[in-house]
Amino acid sequence: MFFTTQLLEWNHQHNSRTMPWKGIKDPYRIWLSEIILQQTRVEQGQPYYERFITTYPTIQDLAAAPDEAVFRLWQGLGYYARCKNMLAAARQVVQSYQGRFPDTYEAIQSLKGVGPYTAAAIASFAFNSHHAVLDGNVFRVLSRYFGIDTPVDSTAGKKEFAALAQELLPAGQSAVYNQSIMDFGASICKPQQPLCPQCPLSKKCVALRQQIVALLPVKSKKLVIKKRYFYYIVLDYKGQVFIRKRTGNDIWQNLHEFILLETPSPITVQELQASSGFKALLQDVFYTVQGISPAFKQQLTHQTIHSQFLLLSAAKKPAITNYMAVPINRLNNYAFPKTITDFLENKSLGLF
DNA sequence: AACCCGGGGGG
DNA sequence: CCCCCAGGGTT
Repeated sequence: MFFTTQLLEWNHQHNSRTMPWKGIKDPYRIWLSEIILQQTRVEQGQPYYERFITTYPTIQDLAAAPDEAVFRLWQGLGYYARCKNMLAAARQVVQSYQGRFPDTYEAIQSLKGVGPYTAAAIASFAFNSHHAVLDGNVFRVLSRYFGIDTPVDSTAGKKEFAALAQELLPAGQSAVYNQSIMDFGASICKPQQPLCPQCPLSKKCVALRQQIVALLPVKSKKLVIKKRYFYYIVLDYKGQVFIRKRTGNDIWQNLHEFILLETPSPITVQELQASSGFKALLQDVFYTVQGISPAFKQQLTHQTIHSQFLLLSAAKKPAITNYMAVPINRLNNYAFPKTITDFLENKSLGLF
């Protein structure tokens, strides 16, 4: 088939994308790289990958690690459910598979945090198993080359593209082919300004012939961005501050935070102190205001979060439930969201 | 099927 | 400001 042969030929001639996990056969390293790279750019994920491999050279090392140490190593990478699931999967492999990474697509996908894409990637890269990968690159390349306008974020689209991708997969070459199509999508058939003039597939590309390259792939869902206002109370008592671990499935699950009050709209510090939530939390606390931080703004994919930190010093030991008192110089043992990390590292505020 | 989850980079 | 990124889990 023209598409497949041209793609493999392009890979043979031009591909020079080098990554530490490329071409290796160790399923642990492949799995780790794939988890880190979910919805994450290669340049952003690579340093994390290297730190994880250095810190946890084997899956046994990772499975035996304390949760908090792993979350701390993951800090800043985002999508923290990945970290939780990664730990669960490592322990799954050690306990249910005697530490030997499963070698079939079905068993691999049964691991926590491993879906269709990641299972196909591991199965093909590590075991040359006949499963086509379907990621953002593949959606883009196939939708353009074959001129398919089915929305890629629909169930019908996923089925259609998955079947096509599998059909194109050459026998016995799944590892190199899967690697090729993703590299090709990342370097030639890019989301913006694709390099059509030098594309080895341009001769038969439907989207190029119809001049709809920039319109593909089609996505149907529209993004709604919420605004949220966080007020963090940094309550200090004799060099210790109160933090807790976020639970549930909301943003920043399993990361830590200071005492938090959230409001639907921005308010002043005076209004905050007068609010019922503030009084309920700090009603029995005798404190003095030590400082007020500037407003921090963080733009996330689906929400904009404005945060402000209010530094309080307690005169007597506060009775705050659900939070733990941690010495300030021990805060670096805990994983925090980017906003709090930025706050803690901003020495110019003179807060600590 | 709809919705949720971070952070960074580029135009 | 927008979009995209080697997606997956929950409801």
